[in-house]
Amino acid sequence: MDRPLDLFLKRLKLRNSLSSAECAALRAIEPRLSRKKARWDIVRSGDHTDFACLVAEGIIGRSDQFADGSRRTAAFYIAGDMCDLHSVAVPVAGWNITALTDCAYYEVPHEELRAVYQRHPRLLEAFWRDTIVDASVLSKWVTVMSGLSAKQRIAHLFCEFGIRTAAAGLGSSDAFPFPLTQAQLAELTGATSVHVGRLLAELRDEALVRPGRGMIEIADLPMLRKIAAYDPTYLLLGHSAQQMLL
Amino acid sequence: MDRPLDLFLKRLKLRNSLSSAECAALRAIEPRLSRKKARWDIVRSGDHTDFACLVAEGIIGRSDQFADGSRRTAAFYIAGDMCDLHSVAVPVAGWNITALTDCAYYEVPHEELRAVYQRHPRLLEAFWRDTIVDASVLSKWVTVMSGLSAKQRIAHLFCEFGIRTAAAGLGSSDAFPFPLTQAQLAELTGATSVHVGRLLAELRDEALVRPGRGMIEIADLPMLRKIAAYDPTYLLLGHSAQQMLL
DNA sequence: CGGGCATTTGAAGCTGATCAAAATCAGTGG
DNA sequence: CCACTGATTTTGATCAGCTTCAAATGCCCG
Repeated sequence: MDRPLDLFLKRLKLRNSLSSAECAALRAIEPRLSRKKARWDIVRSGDHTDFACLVAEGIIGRSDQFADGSRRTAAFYIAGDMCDLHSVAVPVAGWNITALTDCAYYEVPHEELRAVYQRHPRLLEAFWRDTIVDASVLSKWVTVMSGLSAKQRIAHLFCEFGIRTAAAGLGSSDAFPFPLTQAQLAELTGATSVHVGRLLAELRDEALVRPGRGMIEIADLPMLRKIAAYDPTYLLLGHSAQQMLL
Repeated sequence: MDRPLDLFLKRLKLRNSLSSAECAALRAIEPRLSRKKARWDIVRSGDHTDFACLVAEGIIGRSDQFADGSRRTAAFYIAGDMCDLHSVAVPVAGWNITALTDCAYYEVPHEELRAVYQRHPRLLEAFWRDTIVDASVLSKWVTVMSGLSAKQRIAHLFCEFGIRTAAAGLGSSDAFPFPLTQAQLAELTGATSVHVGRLLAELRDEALVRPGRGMIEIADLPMLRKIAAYDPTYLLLGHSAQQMLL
């Protein structure tokens, strides 16, 4: 039977081998489901929370607001991602958790997660490892932002989005739902929405990408990877998982 | 008496309260000290390591190399930082660990760290929390790279460098050793060395910063923070620590 | 003193930002 | 089913920030 934490469990299993007792402990958690409209701030920088957000549907972002009011999104999270797992260990947010699209998420109480890993220490290691993956992705994006052109950054995002969607079992790495607007894509890639629009048109004209109706189809994935200088090592997927998804 | 892991312990104590048994267990570790010249790659992307690097002297960076050979540095680490702590949980590196200056570091065996946290589970939480701080800093830098001008990025780096140096007890937030060349500053801030040179000159002419002889003095810290839109929340320092350092 | 880095300066050219407006689309209610 | 509304995408023109290439100057160390 389907349980709320199944998708998260699936994500953990990509990088951890878990015993059936450990799985059962996680699956036993029964968190509250919450829904929010696009643009809603689920957690604001400075907030003190007592639950972590497990994305169930839609896309959630980790965003930062500067003094001048402009928003930049540092990371995105799709179904199965616990976008907030670190809040268990550091309950004061240093950023905003924002619904990028209409979305549904579970509010998983810190208390329950702590109880689970106190009984099963290997789950604490698994949580740590999950944070490490998050950090690795962020690290990659620092260098992507600082070293690649806007076109390459967009291409890089598409490559990553595809693989992560595929890993979550929600699409394949060359055709996946993509419900973000150009303005949000701009926030994620550090460009203006106008410029993103132009570059998307270029990618379309070059027959690399076929966007449409909340979907992206990658027409020429090898070429797209090449122009993005894409190397998926940073996702820290096991060798076997990587084989399947590329 | 001074022990190799004392500086790291000091860092952990900024955000964790540790029992004397926990401290003693960490202090008992006797790692090998290693020295490297500037530009040396200590760990290369793809390497499988069995130790973590604790910086003792100098500056170590986490860097990424693109297909075209250009290097970008995603993060820097100073004395007391375990730049590699995550390698305990994920021993395959997804990036390079590079000596930015001549440096000394301890090679702390994963085995010993694991033994320590298996006996003292709260240390595992402390390690997790350390990774979370790392991720938080990386997250901030994604938005800094994507949203701020080159001048603001340099200012941001100086602000962070000062606070972190002060927190490690190696200087104050407005005057600290800064042994990086303009080319390395460029790699860290996502600009060319030429442009960094010009912007440094601007900052000097505006009497915001006084650089010299491997040192930085911040002449007008409030103003520098203002132009960088600097908000130190992301360093996840406790309220008390923050008071002392700002 | 001389050689290798690092910094400074100059000029030209691109990338991407900004501002403004038109065209397209999605959803709503009449 | 159409007309209306607000959001999103597309197009155009101008301009600033930054890169690139090149060369000159300054600095440290052997």
